[in-house]
Amino acid sequence: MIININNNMENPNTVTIQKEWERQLQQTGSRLTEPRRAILKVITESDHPLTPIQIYDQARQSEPYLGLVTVYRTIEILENLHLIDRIHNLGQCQTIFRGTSGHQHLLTCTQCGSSVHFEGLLAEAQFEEIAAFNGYKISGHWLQLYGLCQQCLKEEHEN
Amino acid sequence: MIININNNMENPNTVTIQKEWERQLQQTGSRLTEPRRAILKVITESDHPLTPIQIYDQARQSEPYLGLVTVYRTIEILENLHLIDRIHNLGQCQTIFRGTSGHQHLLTCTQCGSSVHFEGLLAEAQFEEIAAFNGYKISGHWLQLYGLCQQCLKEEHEN
DNA sequence: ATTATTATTGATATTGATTATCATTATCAT
DNA sequence: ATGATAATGATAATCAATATCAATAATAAT
Ligand SMILES: [Mn+2]
Ligand SMILES: [Mn+2]
Ligand SMILES: [Zn+2]
Ligand SMILES: [Zn+2]
Repeated sequence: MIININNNMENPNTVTIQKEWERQLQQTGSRLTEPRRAILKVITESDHPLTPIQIYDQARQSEPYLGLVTVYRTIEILENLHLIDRIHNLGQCQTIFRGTSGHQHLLTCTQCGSSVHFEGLLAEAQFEEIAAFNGYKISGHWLQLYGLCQQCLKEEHEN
Repeated sequence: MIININNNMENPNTVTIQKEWERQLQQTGSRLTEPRRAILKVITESDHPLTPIQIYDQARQSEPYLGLVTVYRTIEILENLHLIDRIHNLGQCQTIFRGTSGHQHLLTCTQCGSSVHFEGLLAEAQFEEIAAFNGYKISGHWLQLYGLCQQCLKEEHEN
């Protein structure tokens, strides 16, 4: 089953989400400030991923003296609380690996970085279905698996 | 079926891969230079994803006067030829989106950026299997779907 | 309510990666 | 060999992200 969990800007309980985030901030020892409220508002009300600069520009409309540094600091806190995700954009990030012919994905060791390509994923068909269910026409996907390679598993076992 | 397509450093046809890349460079109008050969050698022989700086440092061992700019330019060419992939590292890239509770993935519109979370992917179980087949113990994965949202599909149709 | 403690803020400076510029050099078709 | 020009690398510029620190604001204690 495929479930759509999205809450978008028109959703009336957006305000509840912000209040919930504020509660979590306080409960974990962070102080509740106007700059932070402005940042939370922007993030909780957006239905797109935003760059720190975009968050900064939007939040300054209600909090003109906001500093960009505060945006970075707030993002870090929200990430530690698992309230936000960091999204990868196509064409960003700069780690280069030789490709293979055809359509493949990568399995990478988080310890030593060694990587292998694989293909033959059965899920590809389901991607279409998920997109269609949400009204999207799919054009591509991004998949990477992370883990420990045989070598690193062995070394970990020895210690 | 899951097929491992990896060619690593010990693989004797690594040299063939570099020759093949050189052939493609020439065939598409690029000149074959010593700095480029040194860069190709590093990338084709590596079994990890490398940053531009890492490629630069390794390639300077055989090509001491190599400039970092040339590394960036060569990467761009190789990317256009689809000979390399740009790999995302965990914790890099800075586009922020509110998360949801639980384990979900994101479907994003490449036109307007609007995004929805989904869960219930059937493939998750297969990830373990793929990793095990390659001798890896999986610890996580990264999946994003890209496409056009309903709104952008409609607008595209109108033009 | 007042005060004390200290987390938070934002101005400023710094770092570090990526891109732009341009005179010099090397490749390759002729 | 020669010439046209693609490619190179030194240098400078840009831009995001991080570090520093005195001033400020939020919270707990009184
Ligand atoms: Mn795929
Ligand atoms: Mn998943
Ligand atoms: Zn490893
Ligand atoms: Zn759209």
